[in-house]
Amino acid sequence: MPLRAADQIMHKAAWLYYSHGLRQDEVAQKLEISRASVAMYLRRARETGIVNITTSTELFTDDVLARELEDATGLKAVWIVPEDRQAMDPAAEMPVVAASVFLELINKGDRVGVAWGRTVYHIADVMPFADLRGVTVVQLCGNLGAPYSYRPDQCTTEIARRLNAEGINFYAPLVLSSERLAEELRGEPVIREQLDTIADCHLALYSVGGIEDDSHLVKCGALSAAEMHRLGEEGAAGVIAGQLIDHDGQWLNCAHNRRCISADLESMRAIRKRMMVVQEEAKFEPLVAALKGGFASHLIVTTSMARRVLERWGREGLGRIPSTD
Amino acid sequence: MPLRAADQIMHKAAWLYYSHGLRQDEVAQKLEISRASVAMYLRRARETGIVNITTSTELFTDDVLARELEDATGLKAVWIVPEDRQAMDPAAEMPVVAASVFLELINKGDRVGVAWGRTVYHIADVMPFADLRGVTVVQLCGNLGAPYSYRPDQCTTEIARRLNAEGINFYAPLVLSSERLAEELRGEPVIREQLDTIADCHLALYSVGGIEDDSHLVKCGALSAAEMHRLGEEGAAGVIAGQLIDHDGQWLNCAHNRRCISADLESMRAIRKRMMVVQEEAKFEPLVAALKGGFASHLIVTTSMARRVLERWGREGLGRIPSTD
DNA sequence: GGAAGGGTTTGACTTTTGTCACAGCGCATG
DNA sequence: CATGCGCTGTGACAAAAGTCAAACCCTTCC
Repeated sequence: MPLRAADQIMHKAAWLYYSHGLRQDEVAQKLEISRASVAMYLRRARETGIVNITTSTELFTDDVLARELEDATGLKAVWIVPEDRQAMDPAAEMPVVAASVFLELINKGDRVGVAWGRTVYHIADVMPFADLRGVTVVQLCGNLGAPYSYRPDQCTTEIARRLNAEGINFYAPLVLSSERLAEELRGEPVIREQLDTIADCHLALYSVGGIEDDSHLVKCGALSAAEMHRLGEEGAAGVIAGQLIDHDGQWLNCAHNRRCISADLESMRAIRKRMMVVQEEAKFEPLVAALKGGFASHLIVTTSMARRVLERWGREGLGRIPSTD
Repeated sequence: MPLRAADQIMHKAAWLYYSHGLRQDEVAQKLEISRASVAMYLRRARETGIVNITTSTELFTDDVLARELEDATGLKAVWIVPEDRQAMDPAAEMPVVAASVFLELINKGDRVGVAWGRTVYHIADVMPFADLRGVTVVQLCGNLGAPYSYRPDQCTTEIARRLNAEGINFYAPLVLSSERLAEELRGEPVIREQLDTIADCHLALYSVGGIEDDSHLVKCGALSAAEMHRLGEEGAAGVIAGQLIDHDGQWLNCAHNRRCISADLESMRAIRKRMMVVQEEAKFEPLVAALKGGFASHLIVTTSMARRVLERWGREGLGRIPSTD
């Protein structure tokens, strides 16, 4: 579809300003509009992704700790978000770093999977605008109404919107009340199809969930605190795309998992770039489980978390994690 | 290699300013330096490619003429540089468009070939700075000392420098005085090797040369005006990477070509994205020859040139050009 | 040891940009 | 055909960014 007249002017203004380096008043003169309008168009061009400003994330990979962690675990790349007071607050910094890394890892025409959770939503929230037509953003797990606004489909949609990419949502609930129904629904062509395309993703963005009483699954009502507690005793260590994994990162054969409609964990592992972002210190054990399970190839963590993982790897003599490459 | 202290500060400043949207004085305060220093670091960050600002080239593809030309010729994409007085001077605009398109077409890890000529040099001259480590820029043709400063190796080097990419130069002259010597030199392992990698390029950037008396090859002294004139009578229609092609875009079996050390034309055609940029109106016939020869998959031309090509294609009932895809 | 030379850093000043309240204009709607 | 609504455009002012000469390091070299 051809450009609308106003979009045409916006493109021209952006082009003259950013590519030719004219001043706003020169642009205004050339386009015969006021300088204020030029400023307005330029803002809009930035917010539409017509103009793209990206910053290298090298600052966060440039760290001996990152190198050590990569060497010890076999992760492809590690970004370390520092916690000293010279830096930004890590809670605010982590999503920004993650969003930048995400953009760095996307290639033209890629299919990317986006999972769910507070972390992912925060990343969506600071995702820069870009013009990535040709990219497809797919939702990795079923939907779950949340009391606050972090529904899986919202994460996908928001990211797709900002990237100007196509968003493909998953129109099924995350958990059903019976295994039979879940099984049947999984077999439905429209759902089946989407589940099947997940392994074709070039990049996945997710976090790992904890299994405490205040974990996301509990808060959203998918599981009661008591159930979660019991699952912990049965060996659950963390949550990946709504499903419980054990301490070795394997799918846990439990009622909840069997009733769950979400990316099958084998498909997730098959994705070449698995970008895992972990914010809270409390997610240490879940993270270790996820790493053992091979759910990450690219990792973004705080300094202290990186230290703890490195220490654990050394202490337990854990080797390099399985890689799909 | 870890970052130098000053680079670290530059990265931090760029990060806070561009990724977090702090003001320069806030950045200055955070980093405990003066605002003037922040401004200085930011400029440097832009000039180093740590910060990347790109503008969509959609403005130039959004044109019915571009669509028609793509459909008629089978070119993958066409960018049209307008000539109305509302726009910039096409002579200044074309290289800027070309540079942007070039950046748009490069992917991480690509090997890109760069040919030679005034046009290419102008493109290098306005190429934005970027941080494309992992990209390799290779020179597509042998060297030729020019009275002015457009030597093939300089084009390659300058582009590589701006992109922070690796530049691979070609240490051989473009034309030798005897066929025997050219043949022997082509057989030298170091040259052979470079010639062999050309077909592995993912992207090539070039223009097509004319065969008039004031053509580049003549001006640089590779051929005399008289020789060029004679070659024209023998069927030469244009110049690709220093070599003459006939009206169908085929390699011309002439003494000059046999004495030439440059990318073999089959290799050039094997490159998936062949980006051709043509500025001068006088290059119409050479362009048609180059198109027939399949030397372009992506084309950047002025409005009037696009019209002429389209008209010719229609008049002669020429089909879609051969494509390597 | 001291001078020269490279790069940083800064304060003070100028230029450029962002913003906002309000004016205009087209278009659908009652 | 008036009314109102959403969008685009503007002038004037405030805020932010760019610039430059001069000061200030270090390091090197005589």
